[in-house]
Amino acid sequence: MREEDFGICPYVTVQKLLSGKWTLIILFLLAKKTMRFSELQREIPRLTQATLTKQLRTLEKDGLIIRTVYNQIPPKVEYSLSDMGEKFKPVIKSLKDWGDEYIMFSKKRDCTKL
Amino acid sequence: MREEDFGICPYVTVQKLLSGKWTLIILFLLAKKTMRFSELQREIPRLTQATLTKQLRTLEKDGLIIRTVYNQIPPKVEYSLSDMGEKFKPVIKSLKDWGDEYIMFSKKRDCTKL
DNA sequence: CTGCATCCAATTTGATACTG
DNA sequence: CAGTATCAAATTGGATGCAG
Repeated sequence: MREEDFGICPYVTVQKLLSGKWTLIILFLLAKKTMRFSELQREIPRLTQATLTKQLRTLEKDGLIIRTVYNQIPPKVEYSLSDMGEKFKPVIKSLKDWGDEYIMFSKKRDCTKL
Repeated sequence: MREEDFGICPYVTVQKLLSGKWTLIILFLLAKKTMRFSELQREIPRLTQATLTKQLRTLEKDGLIIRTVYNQIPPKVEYSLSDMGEKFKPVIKSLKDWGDEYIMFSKKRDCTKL
């Protein structure tokens, strides 16, 4: 891998896109259905408002999700996957399958859990 | 998603395992072939020795790679994928495919590059 | 309901020098 | 060759308070 490859290396790109601590979970939830801000908050209780907002802005800027604002009182905002986000669905699936395998594998290794 | 799900959620698990800035590239390189420390360094010139060491230690601790030490002078250490690392190969493939699509997509969006 | 601004803490990475 | 140790820099996430 040469210096000039970094701008076009898919692994570097993916690493940057998915680097957020909650990125994967947010994409996974939105892959199931379009959700409002408050729904996402309820689904991920350990994530604060401020942080959720930041991560959603990043995902929007990166073109992975769509933010739809309904001009009404009280405000309503919906988040959904963009086209690129939709194309991410198979990746989510393979990540989940591997993650599940890893969890089983870890439990086998970690005898304190048996 | 409830509080107690976090310990067994595959997405949280995967996020933690892949959170290192160079993790994906290292796994990708080792998926192609077993490599020595210095080879990895050459392949990723922007990564310093100290950081490479840390990331390799983390990957080893997480059970994704195997570190083999040859007791000789000068020292020789080889890194290769573990069984779990081998199982990660299809994920690497799907991440790469999506990353490549994303790069093409971005170039279409970013008119300054045309 | 949604979310911004600010400040702070924690974590991660990088630079540099040194070693068996 | 393959590290370790130390310190600085950068990035990130979290807490809190305020607002349209």
